Amino acid sequence: MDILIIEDEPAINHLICMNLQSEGYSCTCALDGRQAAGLIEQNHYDLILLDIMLPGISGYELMDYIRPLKVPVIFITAKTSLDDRIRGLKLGADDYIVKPFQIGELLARVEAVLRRSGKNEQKLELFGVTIDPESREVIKDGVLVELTVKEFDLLIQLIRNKNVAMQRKRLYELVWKEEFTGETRTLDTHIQRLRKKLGWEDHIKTVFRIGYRLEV
Amino acid sequence: MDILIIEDEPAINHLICMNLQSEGYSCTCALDGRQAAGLIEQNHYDLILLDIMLPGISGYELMDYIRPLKVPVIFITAKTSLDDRIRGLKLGADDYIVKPFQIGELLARVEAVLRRSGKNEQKLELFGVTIDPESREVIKDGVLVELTVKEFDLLIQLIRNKNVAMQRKRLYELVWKEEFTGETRTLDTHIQRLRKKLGWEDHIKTVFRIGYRLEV
DNA sequence: GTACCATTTAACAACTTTGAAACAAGTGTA
DNA sequence: TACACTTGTTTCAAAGTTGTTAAATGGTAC
Repeated sequence: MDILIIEDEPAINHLICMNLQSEGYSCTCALDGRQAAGLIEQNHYDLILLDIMLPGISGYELMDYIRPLKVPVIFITAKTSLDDRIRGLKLGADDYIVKPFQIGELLARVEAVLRRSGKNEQKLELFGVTIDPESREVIKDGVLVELTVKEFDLLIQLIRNKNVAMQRKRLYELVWKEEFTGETRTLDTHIQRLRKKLGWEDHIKTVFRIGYRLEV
Repeated sequence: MDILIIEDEPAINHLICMNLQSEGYSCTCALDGRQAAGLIEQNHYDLILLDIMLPGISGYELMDYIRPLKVPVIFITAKTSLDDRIRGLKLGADDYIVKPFQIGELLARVEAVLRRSGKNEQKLELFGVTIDPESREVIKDGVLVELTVKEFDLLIQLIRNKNVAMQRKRLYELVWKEEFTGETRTLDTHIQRLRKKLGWEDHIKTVFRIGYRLEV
C-alpha cells in the first residue's frame, strides 16, 4: 500500500509520513508540485494526500496529472470556505481534511478511502490456488491451506511482482518491514514453507545470487 | 438499507455517496428532479437525501412524489433562512442539514433519522441465531441469549464484516470507539464470551497475529 | 451504604509462529 | 575437479499470541 504525500511544510509532511508508516503503509514525500508530478509519472501509488496550497504547480493543477490515473486523492486544505471544499471535490478528490487536523482523523480517512476504493481487496487465483486478501484465506483445490502471517504476506508480494526476479533484500524488507542485512536465513526458510504448503516448488524459482521469482 | 441522494452538484453527490457506502449503506445518485422522480417511482428507498435547489423539478415539488411513500427525507439546503427550514419541515422532511456541512454531521443525521423511523435495521439470522438490531435482542434456537452492550456491538461488527479477517485494532476501535494500544485483553475476553454464549466456537475464528473472523 | 451487573484487568496455561542452527545439496568458477 | 559460496531441508526452543478462569473495578439501582 503506497501513499504519496504532497505537502510543502516539511514538518507536517514528515509527521504524516511517520504516522502512516507506523500503520504499515509505505510512504513517499513530495515537497512541491514539480517533484510530485515527476513521482506520479514514474511510480504507482494507491493513494495520494495532496495539499492544495503548494508553491509552483498548485494542487488543483496537479489533479490534471492525477485524475487519469484513477488514484484516490485526499485533499489537505487550510482553507475552510465552502468554495474551496467543493472545488476540491469537483476536481475529483475522494475526501478532504482541513488543517489543523488530528492524526487519528487522517488515519481514519485514509483507511476509509482505501477501503472504499477497494484497490487492495480482490481475490487472486493462480495455479488452482485462490487467495482472498480480505479474509486472508488461501484455498488450494478446494482445500483450505493454513498460512501464517509472514507466509501470507510473502505470497502477496510474490504475486504482486509475479514474473519479476525479486531481490532478497527487497522481498524481505517488503514483508518484514525492517532492513535486510543478509545475516539471516529467515526469508529462505519462509520461501521453502510456502513452496511446500502450496506445492509450488516449480513455480517459485530461485534466482541464484539474486532472490526469487514467481513464474506464471 | 438503500439511500437515494438527490443533489445536482456531482462532486457533493459523489462525496455523500462514497461516505454513506463506506458506512455500509447502498446508495443511488440522482442529479436532477426528473431523474429522481423516475427512480422514486420504480424503486424502494429507506431514506432520501434531497437538495432543495434543483434544476427542473424543485425539491419542494418532489416532496409530492415522496410523501405518499412515507419514506423519510433529509433536506439538504444551502439557504440558511429560517423560512426555508420551516418550509422544509412543514413539507414533511424528517430533518435538514445546511451546506456547507461536515460529512460526520450528515452521517449522524442519517443514522438518527433511520433509527427514528425504525426502518433502519433488519433482523439478521445466522447459524440459528436471530439478531434484532432494533430491540437488541438475540435469540438462539428460540431461546433468548442475554448479551451485554459490548458483546452485542461486537457481534454486530463481526456480522457486518463477516468473512473478513478483522484486525484487533480495527475491531476494538469500532466497538469501543477509542484507540487500541494493544495493552489490554478486553477484546479477547469479549470474544470468548460471545463464542460461549452463542456456541460459535467454530464460527468465530482466530486469525493468529491479525484478529478474528466470523466465518459464514 | 449494599447488591448487582458489566466490564476490565490479571495471571497462568496452552498454543503458534518464527528465526536460528546445523548440515546437506546445489551452483558457478578457476 | 576442487573450491567458495549460495540455497534447501530439517529440527527445535524462545518469543510471542491467544485461551481460560478468576478476581478487581466501576457504575447504577435499590
